[in-house]
Amino acid sequence: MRGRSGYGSGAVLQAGGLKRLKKEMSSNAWVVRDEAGLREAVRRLENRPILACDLETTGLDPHRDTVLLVLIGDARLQVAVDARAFDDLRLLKPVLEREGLTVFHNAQFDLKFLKSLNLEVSRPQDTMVLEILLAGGRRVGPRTLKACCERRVGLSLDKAERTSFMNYEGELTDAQITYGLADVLATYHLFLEQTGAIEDAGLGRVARIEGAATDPFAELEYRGIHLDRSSWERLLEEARGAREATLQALRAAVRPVVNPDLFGHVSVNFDSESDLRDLFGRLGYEDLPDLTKATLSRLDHPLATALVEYRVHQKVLSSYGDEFLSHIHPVTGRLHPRFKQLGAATGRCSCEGPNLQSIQGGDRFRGAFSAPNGRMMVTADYSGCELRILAELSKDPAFLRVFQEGGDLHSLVASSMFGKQVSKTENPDLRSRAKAINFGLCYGMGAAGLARQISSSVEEAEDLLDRYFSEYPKVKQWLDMSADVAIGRGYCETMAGRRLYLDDMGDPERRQQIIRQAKNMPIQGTSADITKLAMARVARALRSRGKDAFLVNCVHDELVVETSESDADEVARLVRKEMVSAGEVFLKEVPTVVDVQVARHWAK
DNA sequence: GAGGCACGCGCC
DNA sequence: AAACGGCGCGTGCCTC
Repeated sequence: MRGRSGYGSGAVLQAGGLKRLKKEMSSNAWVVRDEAGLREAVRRLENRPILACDLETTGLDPHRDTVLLVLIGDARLQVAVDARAFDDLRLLKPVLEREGLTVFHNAQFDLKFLKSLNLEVSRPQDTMVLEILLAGGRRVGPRTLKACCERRVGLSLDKAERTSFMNYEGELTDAQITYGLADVLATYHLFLEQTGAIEDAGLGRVARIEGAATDPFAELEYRGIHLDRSSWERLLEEARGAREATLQALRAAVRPVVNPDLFGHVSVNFDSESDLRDLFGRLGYEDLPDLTKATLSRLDHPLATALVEYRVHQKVLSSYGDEFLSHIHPVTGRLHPRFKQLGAATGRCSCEGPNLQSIQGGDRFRGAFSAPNGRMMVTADYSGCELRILAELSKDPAFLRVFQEGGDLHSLVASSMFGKQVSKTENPDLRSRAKAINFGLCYGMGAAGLARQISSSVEEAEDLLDRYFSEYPKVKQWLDMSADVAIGRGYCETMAGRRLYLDDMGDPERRQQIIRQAKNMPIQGTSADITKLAMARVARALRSRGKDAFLVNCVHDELVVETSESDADEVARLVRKEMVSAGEVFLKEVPTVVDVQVARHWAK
């Protein structure tokens, strides 16, 4: 084979690194620059059970930057494919689509670039994700490949060469290839170390779920979502007008206590907490606990009223203004936020740049996320997901019955608590109280929190909780047991076995916080287990049926899929079916209900 | 000028 | 008497 190389200089593998790696690399590294070489490499790699893979690219953007090197191998053989020497890399398909695992560090990055080359990976695994799973919320240090290898393999990597790839156009140097191959070997050995630890911690099941969800997350980022810029800008214009009007009201409200400047203007920064505290002080409100909407609403003063309204518009303008629109990609014309697969310690993903998980509800803003011409959006969400999980976990017979009966959950709970007919129209106050408890319980709420939430006295709130728990005693038992067990063993876990290790107890306040986390995490985290499994199943189903459809957003218990118009109804059925099946993997005694909408826009 | 904090608030 | 879980992001304000 051509391109045999002897990279044994040790420039990359520092003292203290594994001599084994150095030896492996010096004798088994191959550079592939032509079709014959690639065919031979593929022949030798396509049956390997575990391969590590790493890409070197000219930058971070798969829609603008290019792949320089595809490096792939295991302890016995490593191949460096000079990507620019090939018109396309379809010859690699048998390797990437083989039965075995293909391991990356930060797989989303590499998978996106592989997508830009029309390559898919059948069974990716991600050592960065596994490292976060193993950490289970503990602060064990950075998750870079270098840091993970130092912690787990006792191997030290020199990352100095990394920046050389940025905007690189010349012939690849030996140093660059050696660097890439060292990363592949490091990833491979890191994965082997992690595998044992994953089994020891009972994390195998959740690791498989995460592995299956990795490509859907990469797809989500790569495809992006379309935003109708002109209708978005209309919303901003409305907000600008409304903010100006409320500013007039604000200035009028403070005029009695503020000296206008030389030009008769009132110069107060209504975004400044200290300015506002000063103003409220002059108006006789000295010791406000905070300046939140809830506190201001109780004041019944023109300044407070106007401030609450001002903030509504200011929030829109600051959240969705120029910075937001600057994220529209110049090449694709779409938003490509980053989805951090394990962004939250509970197992949820998070989203940034911009955050598509905090777009205001309702059609006003979400309606601007439209499908391009000839396409449709399917919006699907799990109905009452966390409460169903609480029912399943607690096995409370009455609570289970509420879900098995179907109908409006909060009304049913309110009816059984208060012994009265309750619906969205009959006794709606009782319904909203039941609703506050339902949600609050998932957060480990106590009587004080409930009292605050529904603006009642603490006694009243205690009474409500007593009623609730006498109706659903095993719910309380489970919540208390969950906290006790978690504190006893130092971690809590989801139904899939995902773990969150709890800090050592500090002061009583901190202890209470940990107890609330221990009650909440199994619920929130199991919801994440379900949604990630659903993402994997939905993506697989869409692909296997050859649908021109893909995920464009994930909002914790909600998936949004863009599809060709002609397939919309079939895709909607498919999305529902796969989401329900994912839910039923965990929810055995409670039905899984998924609401699906088909529209031109992101719905709800 | 960058970085970190507190605050407030959008979502689930 | 009693401060409900998980995020990202904009603003002001402080420090270096």
